[in-house]
Amino acid sequence: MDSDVRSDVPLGRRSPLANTRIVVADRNVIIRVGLRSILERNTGMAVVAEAATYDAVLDAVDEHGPDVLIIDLDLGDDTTRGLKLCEEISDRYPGTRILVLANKLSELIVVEALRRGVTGYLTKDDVKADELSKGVKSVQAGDTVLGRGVSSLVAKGLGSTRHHAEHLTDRELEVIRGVSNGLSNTQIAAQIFVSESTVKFHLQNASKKLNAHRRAEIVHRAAAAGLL
Amino acid sequence: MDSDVRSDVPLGRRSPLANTRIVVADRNVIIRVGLRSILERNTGMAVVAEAATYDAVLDAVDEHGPDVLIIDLDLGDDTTRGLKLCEEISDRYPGTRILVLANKLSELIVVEALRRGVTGYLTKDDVKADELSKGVKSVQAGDTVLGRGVSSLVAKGLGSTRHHAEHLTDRELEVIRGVSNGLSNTQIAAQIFVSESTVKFHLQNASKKLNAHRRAEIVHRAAAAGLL
DNA sequence: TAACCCCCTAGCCAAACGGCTAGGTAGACG
DNA sequence: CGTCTACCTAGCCGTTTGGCTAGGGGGTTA
Repeated sequence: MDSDVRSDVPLGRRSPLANTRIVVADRNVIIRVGLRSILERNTGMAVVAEAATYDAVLDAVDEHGPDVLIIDLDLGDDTTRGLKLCEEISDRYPGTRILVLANKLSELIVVEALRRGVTGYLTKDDVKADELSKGVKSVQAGDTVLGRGVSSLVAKGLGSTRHHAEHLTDRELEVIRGVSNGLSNTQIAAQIFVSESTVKFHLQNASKKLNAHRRAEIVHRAAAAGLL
Repeated sequence: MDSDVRSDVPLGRRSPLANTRIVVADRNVIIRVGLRSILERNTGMAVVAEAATYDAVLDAVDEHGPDVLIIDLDLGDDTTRGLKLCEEISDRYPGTRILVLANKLSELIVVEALRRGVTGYLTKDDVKADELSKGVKSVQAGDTVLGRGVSSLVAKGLGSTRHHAEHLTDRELEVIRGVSNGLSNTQIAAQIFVSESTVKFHLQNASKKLNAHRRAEIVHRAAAAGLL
């Protein structure tokens, strides 16, 4: 991890002239540099700051008040934190549009993100260089941008589950982590100091939320959603 | 997917003068651009071609005979293919050193890769910009470069399992995929036209190889290794 | 206050799993 | 030729699941 990263960005480079001022948040240097490189081919766009941690994102947005924040929600061990961050930013800085750039497509995350004020969701592997720039512009204009496959997924996600999407509770996640480590219900129960019944209860709930019927499937879906 | 990508690389740019001629292979444009940008800060290094598919890698190496190939083994649905590719390249082009740049750390993959002539293994998220350039130089010099955490893992992997590391067979993977989709043994058996006993047999073997004791754990480990 | 949600617990029963032993075939490699 | 590996099948038995119904307590919000 490269601590906080903002040292990469000389303050003199804040480009108040640019039409589109961007903050890039990703734990990965290569991605950050790549994004900067691609976006700045485009005149009028400037990456005014980079961030590699949740805290750094807040600082950067606070300091630069960018037009667009491009962020990978997964900046630490806890993807949930990325979601909270989006909510906070879209509340406190309504002028900053948020474009999520994810590693993988996860129904859970997409739906949750959109609910928290995110206006775009692209997948790193699926995006072409020009689509990226176009996407940023659209997002800045207030349009919702959804990458290949994302849109259908959202439709499905919002349609299938009435009202609010499935959000796994802390306890449920805790249990699922136990399961993914090959523990039996009894062992998980001992680990988190509850009865076996409770463990089964949480698993049943998680099953319904993830639309799974077996613990192995739960693990698969949770892993695919980046929840482990 | 941006088809084949080599269009990004004007042929005039083949830099026969560079000390280090590099081919970059990654399905992700942003990563490719980022790598190019980081590496070419360094005088003497030139990215002579980019590739986004397994076939394109072969073509590029064949055409440019680079000093170093930087590759993410996961260019398609099948990581195993990346491993085969490494073997082929290190056999046919001994002058080209291979540096693997992986998304995640997987004991299985690391060990297999080293066995197939790879001389470096770094993790995208853990690498700093300068480490990358240094790594490339070391690899070119013939040194083995292992990123944070990789080395200990390799020691463990090579030490713990006598001789050859655990390689899941095709059948085993097939069964595991069924498991990860929440199928019962009976269902998997029906799907691949074998008896339930056989499914159990494959799972038992996979368990031993992955050092897991429950199907949920198998799924977790396989997912973490990028095998799903 | 009622309506929710999250958390916790209990018991039941059929089905599925894990771990084992003990076989068999076909192809590859030396 | 024997040896290896991947693959396939059978049966046994105790344990663990999945799915269900039916409760209670504490917190938040309308």
